[in-house]
Amino acid sequence: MSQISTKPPSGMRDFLAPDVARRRHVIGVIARVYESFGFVPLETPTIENLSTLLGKYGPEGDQLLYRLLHRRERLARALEGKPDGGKTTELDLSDEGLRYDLTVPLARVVANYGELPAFYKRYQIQPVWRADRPAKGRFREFFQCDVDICGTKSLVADAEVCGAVATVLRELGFGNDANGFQIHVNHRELLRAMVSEAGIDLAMEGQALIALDKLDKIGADGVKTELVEKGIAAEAAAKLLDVLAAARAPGFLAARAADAASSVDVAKPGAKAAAELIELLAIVAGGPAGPHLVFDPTLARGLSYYTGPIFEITCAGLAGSMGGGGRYDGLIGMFTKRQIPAVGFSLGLERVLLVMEERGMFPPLGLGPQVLLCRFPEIGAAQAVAVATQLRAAGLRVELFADTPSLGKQLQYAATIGAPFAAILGSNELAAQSLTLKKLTTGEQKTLPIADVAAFVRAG
RNA sequence: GUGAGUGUAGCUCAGUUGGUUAGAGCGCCAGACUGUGACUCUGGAUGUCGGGGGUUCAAAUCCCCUCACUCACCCCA
Repeated sequence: MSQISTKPPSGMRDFLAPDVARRRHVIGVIARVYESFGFVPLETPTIENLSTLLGKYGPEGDQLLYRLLHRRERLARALEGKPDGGKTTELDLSDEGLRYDLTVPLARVVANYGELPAFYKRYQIQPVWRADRPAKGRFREFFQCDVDICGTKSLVADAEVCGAVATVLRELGFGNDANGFQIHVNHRELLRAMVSEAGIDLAMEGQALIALDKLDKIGADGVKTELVEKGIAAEAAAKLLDVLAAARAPGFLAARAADAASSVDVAKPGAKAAAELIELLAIVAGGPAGPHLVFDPTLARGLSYYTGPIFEITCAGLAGSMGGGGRYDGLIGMFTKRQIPAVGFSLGLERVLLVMEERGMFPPLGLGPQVLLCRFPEIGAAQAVAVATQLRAAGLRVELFADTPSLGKQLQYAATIGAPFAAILGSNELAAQSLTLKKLTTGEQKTLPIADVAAFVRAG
């Protein structure tokens, strides 16, 4: 098309009024629930330095970062090439990028403000950007709704972030048991132990975990094939699947944890992790996340900064996850000498909205004017403005029709925009300081004093 | 990144083996009805048929390229 495209860029969206109403509704619940858990809000810039962002997410993550090109002289200099004749690289052209998630900016903030509380609990609801290919429920600009607790290794913190997101989903109507949604939980160290037990090189850990994650989708044979394709010996692949099968058996965590208790040496790697998961499950049992938490030894997460328990929310009918999180005790330490442990959970706003949309979970959301004020040509604009002002002062949402075409057109417009009432202002009404209120859905109408209009409209 | 599909009016979509001036429904505009919308009736406006190139007497239709979007995979929230 030679005309300028009027669509937003790929993977990005405009939000018209009904979209905004639904998004605000969900964000409102999330913020309220997060605050009820004692989290305080944080907002950070859209743009971060690349030095902050790079190397935190793993190689795939770095690839998906949006980078901002240098401007003007600096760009020109970079394009000219280096004095020593070396090749110009990405890093010469840019040193800033759009934030990729909210966790890394949080880590930067915690490192930057020493005066924050020792146990800093913040929530953050802001857009993030990833240069991904869009798909159903996946966008290049999307909102994350994060809660994180910094400054403690206590599993109570892990349990609290799970409790917060579980409460959000329960309040939104996703259900109060595991049929509504599940929080899968696993442990990075446990995964690592299983991989190493199978005799797989730790360098291949990431690849192995990605394959493992698909066990439910492609089956044991499928995973094995994929592992071998990735260069892992067939024996090791088979061993890994055996280890995993054992991990799915009831009592696995308890057996593992017992090793930790009975042995001075680390007889079985992962024993401590198993003990932690048992403890976490026990703590969570007392809270809102209790019915939803399930141990899932196949759960792996792509982000490289996780160190302990990891989480992911799934629900029936959704391909990806509604949210995820985990413990990252080393991330903040990448920004400061202080090692500050932390754990967090992130809800994907669009994923939540997608499921709510498909299931028709939205309550009626008030939107647009309650009253369209119509007037006849003989009524001056200033008089109409005065009446509209009175109605607004009484608390109504009022739109004043700007022109004075036939009353029929004005009423038609009121119906088109979905206003429940039209208020008609003519010379009779003006003389009596009254308005004729017409209910658009039924056609009933009644003339009443301006002072009584607000109560009449509210009564429906 | 891989595979498949779809691009025709504001929206949802027809459009035959290539063949006059590209259609329908909804919506929009005007009127019947200038202090009353919805129902009805009458009339009206729409468009670079995604873009570019090619084949042909003739292309929305066939071929090539390109762009955009959708779905699945990959990965993720």
